Amino acid sequence: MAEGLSAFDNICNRLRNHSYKLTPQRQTILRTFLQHVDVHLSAEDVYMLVKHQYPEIGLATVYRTLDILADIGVLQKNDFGDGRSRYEFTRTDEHHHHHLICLRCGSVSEFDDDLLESLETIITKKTGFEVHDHDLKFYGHCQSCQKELS
Amino acid sequence: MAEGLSAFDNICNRLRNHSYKLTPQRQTILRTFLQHVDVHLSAEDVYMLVKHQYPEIGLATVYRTLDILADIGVLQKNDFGDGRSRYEFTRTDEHHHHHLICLRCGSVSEFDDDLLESLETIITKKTGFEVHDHDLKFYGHCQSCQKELS
DNA sequence: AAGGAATTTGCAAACCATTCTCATTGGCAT
DNA sequence: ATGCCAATGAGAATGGTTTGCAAATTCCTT
Ligand SMILES: [Mn+2]
Ligand SMILES: [Mn+2]
Ligand SMILES: [Zn+2]
Ligand SMILES: [Zn+2]
Repeated sequence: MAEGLSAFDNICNRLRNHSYKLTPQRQTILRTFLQHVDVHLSAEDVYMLVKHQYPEIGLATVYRTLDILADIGVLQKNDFGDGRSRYEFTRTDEHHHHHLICLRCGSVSEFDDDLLESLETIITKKTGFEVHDHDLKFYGHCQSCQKELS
Repeated sequence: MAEGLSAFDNICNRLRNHSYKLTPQRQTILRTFLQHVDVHLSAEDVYMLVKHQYPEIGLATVYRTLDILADIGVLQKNDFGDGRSRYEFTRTDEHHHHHLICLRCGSVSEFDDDLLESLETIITKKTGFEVHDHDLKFYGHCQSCQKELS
């Protein structure tokens, strides 16, 4: 990561390095994510947010851009089981975080933990399956729902 | 689990206890799963299999039955990211198993491990989120794909 | 055994997030 | 500035899943 480069510029370079053109649509979508860390945005969410700054944008372009940004590792694509994919900015620090999904209100919170790196090694040794990545979700009730249910 | 009761009869009782009617369609679907442990069947898979024994069955009925059986805990519904839900018989014996999904050929294998029960407790203590269940998937390359890629 | 209310079924149409088609626009290397 | 080709926007298409509805069936009550 070069000095004096904003996260924005850094990712723009990354796009160029992958020979993707730097269109205003892509820049706007990128800026939107930089303004929304810690949120899990759906394509529709992004579309709405971007439309304020760029009313002519098409939903298909949003989908295409999210795809690209996930492909080059800028975004992480999640499936929380609500029928749509949700994207978040990839954390710069490297260890994984897991998601806690409330079965009642659908809220998603996070939990940091890198315990699973060792489990990956165990699996590869035991089964021969070469693990590249993992995805861990917990389902249950968030604190506020616990209160309302009691 | 009462003596002398087959797994089939046992589940039929479970359906009755939840005041679901015991239709021949549901019985046929259930028998199909009892003949296909260790497989992850999609609704379409089940539809095809059941159609041999029960040609008049409708796809919607399959979906509705899978929903019910998952609801009463007989089946486990999985999402392996291939755009359709996949169901498997809920293991009667022990704990959770995790899925190893090959990014190249899409094959799904399994890994038994109950390490995560303790992690659930840790999460509840640390965050207050009341964990009921979890879902852990590993992505990578299966052994045969590793060979073909080298 | 028969009656009847409530479920369940099969079919087709609807749903809905995502992808695709294609004519037009625009980024960027030269 | 020029030209090639990727990228865009609009709308149509896709495909797994759900839903509306009339007819059939389960199963509880007599
Ligand atoms: Mn997250
Ligand atoms: Mn399994
Ligand atoms: Zn909640
Ligand atoms: Zn494979």
